[in-house]
Amino acid sequence: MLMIGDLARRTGTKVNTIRFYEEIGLMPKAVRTSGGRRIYGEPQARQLGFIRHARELGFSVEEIRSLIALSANPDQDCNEAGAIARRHLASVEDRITRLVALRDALSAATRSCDGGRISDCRVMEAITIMPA
Amino acid sequence: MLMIGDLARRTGTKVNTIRFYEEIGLMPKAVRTSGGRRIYGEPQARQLGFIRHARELGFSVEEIRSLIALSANPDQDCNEAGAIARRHLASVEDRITRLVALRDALSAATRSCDGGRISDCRVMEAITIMPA
DNA sequence: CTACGATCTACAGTCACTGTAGGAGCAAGC
DNA sequence: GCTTGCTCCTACAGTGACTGTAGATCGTAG
Repeated sequence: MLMIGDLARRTGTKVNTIRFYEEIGLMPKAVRTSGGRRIYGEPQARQLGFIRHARELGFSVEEIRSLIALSANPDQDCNEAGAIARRHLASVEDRITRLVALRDALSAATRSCDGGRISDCRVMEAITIMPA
Repeated sequence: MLMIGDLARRTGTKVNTIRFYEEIGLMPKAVRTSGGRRIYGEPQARQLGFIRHARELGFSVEEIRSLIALSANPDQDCNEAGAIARRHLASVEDRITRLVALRDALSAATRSCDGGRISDCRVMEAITIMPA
C-alpha cells in the first residue's frame, strides 16, 4: 500500500524517524517487499499518526510505549491509562499557564518594539520577569 | 558570595548544568577562589535565572545567546529583539492551542476512567484525535 | 588532624532524533 | 537493453541540551 516515503509525507515524519521508531519498537517491524522495502497500510499510518501527535504534545517515548501496549490489550487495567493521563494533566496545565504568561509578555514586548523608541524595548524584561 | 551549589539551589539548576552553560558561553567564565572554585554574585544569579526561564519556555540556547548579546548593548537594534519575540509568539500561540485541546481530552479521559467501566476508557482515542 | 561534603576536571551516556555515506531496487525514456 | 534518476536500504556518526560518573582536591567542623 504505502512505501516509507508516502507514510512519511502523510504523517509529517522524516523517513529516518520512521525507521528509528521501528528500531526502538514503537512501530512494529514492517512487512517487506521481495526487494526488501518496507510497506505499510492504514493501521500503521494511524499508529504513526498517534505517535507523532503524542510526541508533539510532550509525551515521552516510554509513555507512548505504555499507551500503545495498553491499547493492544484494552481489556486490561484502565487505571493505568488513567494514571498516565492524570500525570500528564497536571504538567499540561502548568505548561499552559506559563505559556499564556509568555504569550502576553511577548506580545506586549513586540508592541512596544513596533512603536519604535529603542528605550521602550522591554523584550528582555518581559521574558525575565516570567513566573517560574 | 555564592558557591556553585548555592547558585544551583537558588535557580533550580543542576551544578553540572551551570558548568555546561559556562563551557558553551551562555554564562560568563566565573571568577575563581584561590582554591579554584567558582564564585557568583547577584548579576550571575539573575542571568542564570533568565536562562532557566527562557529554556523552560522553549527558547533554544542560540536564541537565548542572541537575547543576552542584545541586552549587553541595549542601544542596538530593537527590531532584532522584536523579531526574536515575534518568531516565538506564533509558535507559542500554536502550542497553547494544542495544549488546551490536550488538557480537555485528558481531563475527559480521566473522568471516564474514574467512573470505572473499562470499556469507557478513551485515553488513546482522546489523544489520537488531537489536532495536529 | 582527620573525616566529610562540596567542588574540581574530564569524559562517557542519554534522549529523540537528524544527517550522511555507499549501495541496491525499480519505473521511465532512449 | 541500457542509462538516468529517484526512492529505498543499512550502518553509523552527529546534534542539542543536558546528566551522570570517576577520581582528585578543597575547606571546614569536630
